Amino acid sequence: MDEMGRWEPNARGRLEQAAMALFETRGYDRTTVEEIAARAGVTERTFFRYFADKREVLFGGAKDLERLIVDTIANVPAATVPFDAVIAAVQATASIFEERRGYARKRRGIITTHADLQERELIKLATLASATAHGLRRRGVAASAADLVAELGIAIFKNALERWVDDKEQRPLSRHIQAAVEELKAVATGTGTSPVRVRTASPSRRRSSKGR
Amino acid sequence: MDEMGRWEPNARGRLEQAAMALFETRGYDRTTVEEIAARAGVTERTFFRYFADKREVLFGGAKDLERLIVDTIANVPAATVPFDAVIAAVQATASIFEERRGYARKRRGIITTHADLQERELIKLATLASATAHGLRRRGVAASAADLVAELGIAIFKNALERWVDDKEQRPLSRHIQAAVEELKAVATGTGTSPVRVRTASPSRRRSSKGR
DNA sequence: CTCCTGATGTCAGACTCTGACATCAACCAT
DNA sequence: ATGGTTGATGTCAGAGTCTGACATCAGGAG
Repeated sequence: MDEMGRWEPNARGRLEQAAMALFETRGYDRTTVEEIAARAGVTERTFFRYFADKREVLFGGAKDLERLIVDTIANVPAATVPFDAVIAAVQATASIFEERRGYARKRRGIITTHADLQERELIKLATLASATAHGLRRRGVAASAADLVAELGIAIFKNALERWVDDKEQRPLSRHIQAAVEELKAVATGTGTSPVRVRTASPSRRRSSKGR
Repeated sequence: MDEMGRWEPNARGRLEQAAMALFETRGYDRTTVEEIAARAGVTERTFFRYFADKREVLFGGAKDLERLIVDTIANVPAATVPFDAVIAAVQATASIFEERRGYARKRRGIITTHADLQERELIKLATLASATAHGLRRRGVAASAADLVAELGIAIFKNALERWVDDKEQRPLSRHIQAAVEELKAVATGTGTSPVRVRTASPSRRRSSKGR
């Protein structure tokens, strides 16, 4: 019909699926690129034409995420405070994840068990932070503040995502983001969280200062 | 004599120095492990006995950093708020860097030009965050809050370190940390930084939608 | 029909990293 | 000292990742 090339279409997608499937069963490091390629019906060389390295096959979605974040920041009302702009961007990504909680969990399971993949995940997040900061600067936010707020956004994002995939009640991601934002505000102003203290201060007497 | 083994002592140190020197001149990816090992007077195999992989040779100091942070958090006054405990830990590391600004810059130059190394740097920082959060929890801070505050600490750390190595006036790192802390507080409460706005409010008219 | 293009395949090879086994000086116990 | 043990290193073979160069071949353009 339309896009019938000489080969099966969507080689990239097939590679991604093959990789996920194999990583799940054999584990990441006991899966060779050759195996992934074979399962997708191509050669190893072709794998490396679509993905810069073995890890990248799990991070195809990052591009979309970045676009969404940048767009959101660019279009937030002009009077918005930087922090809120970043939160808006984080919230904007929520729906992308919301739809695929199962996939997100599966993927996260693979990533958390392999340091290599965690590294890649972290740099993807750093890239998002960088794009966020850049977006803020383009709107007149001072460079140092932009960097810092962007980092904050990522911290919230990570934190909320973590809670969300583990949440047995399956509350929506947006709610977890909101919770993280509030906790951060409380914690940064010092108002919110109780003082650091020894857990039980011993069983018997423990009269005076019990906290704050 | 005293510690005369069969070979030159301090192979690890020699490998680290050889690596730094070669990375500086040839660049990280055009330097092979074999070259590093040869310059240090050992074999490639020995390199991999000291370092898990090629990148690790630049991150030997991370262990000390972690110890220092964990100790600081463990010994902070009981009435300290979590956020301040983390800041104290970050400040505690300042002296380590302060003494070797030159080395820090050199090393940072190498790292920032190679994605591989940035990934490793990020995961080291994440490890520090994790250790920090753990220390906080041992003192009775709720898990979610501990994670978030630790993450904040890392954000501040990164931000301050960045400003410090670039600071032409060479003001002390501790001062940059303090500045980052204050900026973060301001930004998180919304009080501090001016609203996001177009840099100059435009030359002429261009009022409503300026394009999605 | 011919040329060009794009997605693949084929091949060779550099480089990273690991497992298995060999060496040999220093140290220790007898 | 004699001999056994230990620990840091060397040697070797090989799997796996990733790259460059070149070959193929269907489909589209002219």
